[in-house]
Amino acid sequence: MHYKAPRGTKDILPSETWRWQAVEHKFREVCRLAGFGEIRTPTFEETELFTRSIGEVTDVVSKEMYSFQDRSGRDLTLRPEGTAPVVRAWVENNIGAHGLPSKLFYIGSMYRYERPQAGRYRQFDQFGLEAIGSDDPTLDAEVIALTARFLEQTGAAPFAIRLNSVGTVDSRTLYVEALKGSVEPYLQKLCGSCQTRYEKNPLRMLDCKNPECRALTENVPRLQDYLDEESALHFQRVREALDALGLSYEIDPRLVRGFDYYTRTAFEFTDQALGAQDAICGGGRYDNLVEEIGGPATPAVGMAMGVERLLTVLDSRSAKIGVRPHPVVFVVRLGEKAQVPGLALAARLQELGVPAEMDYGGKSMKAQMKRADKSGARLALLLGDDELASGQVSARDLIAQHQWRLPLQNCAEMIQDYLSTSESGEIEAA
RNA sequence: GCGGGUGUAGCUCAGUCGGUUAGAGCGCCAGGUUGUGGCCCUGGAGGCCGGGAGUUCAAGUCUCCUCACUCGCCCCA
Repeated sequence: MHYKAPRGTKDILPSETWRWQAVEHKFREVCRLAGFGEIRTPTFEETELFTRSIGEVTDVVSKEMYSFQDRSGRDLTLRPEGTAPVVRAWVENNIGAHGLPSKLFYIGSMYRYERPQAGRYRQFDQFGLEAIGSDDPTLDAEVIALTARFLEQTGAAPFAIRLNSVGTVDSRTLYVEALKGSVEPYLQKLCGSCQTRYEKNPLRMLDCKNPECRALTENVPRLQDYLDEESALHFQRVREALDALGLSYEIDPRLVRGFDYYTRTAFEFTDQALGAQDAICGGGRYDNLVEEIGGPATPAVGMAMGVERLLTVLDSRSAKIGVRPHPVVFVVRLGEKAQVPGLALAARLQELGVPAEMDYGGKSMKAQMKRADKSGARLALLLGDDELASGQVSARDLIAQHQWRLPLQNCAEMIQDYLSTSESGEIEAA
């Protein structure tokens, strides 16, 4: 075998695409009910859109982007995340003119050059929500509640919601100074990555999993104490809204998000089934991003969910979502003369909306019946010399195990009738 | 980018101290009555033993390199 799917990518085969379709369908439905409209943006964007919005020093920008020049020398990048492109499209198309906030959702593949691992791929898929144009805390709560509802309806529950506020840029700057000052005396005792974080991204020291670092940072100043009054009040309002909705969550003062553009509300939905990559989705507010990208100062809040991770969780729950496609009727053709009439019969059934299949290559009846059985079809329609001579078709209910004859003439219509009037439950009982 | 583990049939895996034609279960195909599925029985197809180099009379087996997968670190969905 010479060619393989590139590292970190994979084929999604018919045996599982139906599950993808099912969760996509459910996500669209939940979004529709809440007034979110689908937006589809290009797979690649100008590189600068991402370097500016996500932050130059973040891992994603500094070492994970699929960047290239096109034949005209334009610097382009396969999108590593969905928010910046949506905001760009929002500004470019003046979507806000239709009234604020603009409530948008997207479904699409993202690309990051990372070491593949459980729940982490170089091409992966996200469902995302973006609500642009309001800083109303109930909007934050709605985004979180919508996400929770979607996860519940797909069967992903139970999951944990972690919540925090990272404040405004100003309050965060103050806090980072205080944090660094507090940590400085025992900087040498921290793990190697925390020493790097101290320089590059001090907030992430709070999120370190190393127990020793945890202990050392135990009594460090709390971000919440440095929140400006407005952010603190906003955070409280978000919590009150979530409480009123009956959503349980856990305040995690150490929760920090990886992209620079986040402000105030930050949240994550996690599940233990995912191992090290335990976040199903993450999100929060990004009140400065629209302006940074060149639009008017506009607050916004959003969420992004990893579809592969969601499916992993659903697997671990044995969640029942969607139905694996299978024929309802299987046409068994016996002999040369039955080939075309059998094809026509299957075609007629398909036209009527009845999933119908056949076997090919003139196999034995036994082989065809086996295939019919395995296909999950409920009915087998037998068409051979006898039937052609008498103008009749033999129908066999593979579940109820009874067989009868019906005229070939309007066979498809009668079968459709039979299927709609007899519930499968009754058949199984009979 | 850094560490550990694993690569044998479509799938899940055996394969002894290095030794002759590389195995099982499931799946697939065909048969066991001539036109009737599930259970059972018989037979068959299907392997560059991930790839490359080396050691050896001899490598699926030992060594090195490489690629992929996998678990973790970093980070993130």
